[in-house]
Amino acid sequence: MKRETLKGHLDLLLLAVVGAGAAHGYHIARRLAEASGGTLDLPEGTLYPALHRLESKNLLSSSWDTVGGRRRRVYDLTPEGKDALARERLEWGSFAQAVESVLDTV
Amino acid sequence: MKRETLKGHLDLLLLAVVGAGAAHGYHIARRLAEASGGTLDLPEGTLYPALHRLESKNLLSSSWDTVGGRRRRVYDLTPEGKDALARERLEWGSFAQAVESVLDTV
DNA sequence: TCCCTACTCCTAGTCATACGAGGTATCAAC
DNA sequence: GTTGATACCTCGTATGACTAGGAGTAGGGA
Repeated sequence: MKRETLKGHLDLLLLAVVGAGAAHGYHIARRLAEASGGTLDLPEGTLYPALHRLESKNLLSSSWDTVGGRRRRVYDLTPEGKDALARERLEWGSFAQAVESVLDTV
Repeated sequence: MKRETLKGHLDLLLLAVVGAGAAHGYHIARRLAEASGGTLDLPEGTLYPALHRLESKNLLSSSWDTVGGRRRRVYDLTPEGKDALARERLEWGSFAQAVESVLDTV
């Protein structure tokens, strides 16, 4: 996939995954890869800064957890995050439809 | 629309519009706005640099035209542009489907 | 014992590119 | 003579995905 393809759509994906249930970073990445049939395989340098950004925007909240000696940061949606997810879904819908229309029409 | 939404997908749209018939910049923008029901309304600071970029990558070719005293630069697809368009269509398809899968699955 | 794989997190710097703001010029219509 | 549509351009900025590095835990195989 091209370098810029994901830009502007990553937040939607992360919010959607976390919206389906609290999860830690590594787990989010695997859920995403799985749900997309391997197409969406995020490098860590993409994943973690994005999660931090969403937390600093108050769309996600996090807490540390330790399982089997390993530390994890578990993320969950805030109420604002839920709203943002709904908005982003709508935006994606209209964008995707606009692109499809162009591809069909022209 | 968010500032970054279009990133990585603009080339596809421009190639698709020109692929349907040679056109000059202003006309491309209007075809795009029309075909997308107004969703895709490119500012000129987006449109023209993108067209120049595509030409410098040899995906578009251009020639000057004068109609009613006004100069226009008319763009057409090169053979490489046709190939790129086909590739970009496929990429869009798999990306869009991956996103939809994530939104549906999770 | 050592190593490799899987797990789990982090950050500094780079690069590509959409966009805002500003500029130029023609023509028709009011 | 001013406005609005047509038609093009470029410079600078901001954003954000990614590369490349680093850190540590745990388990299994050689």
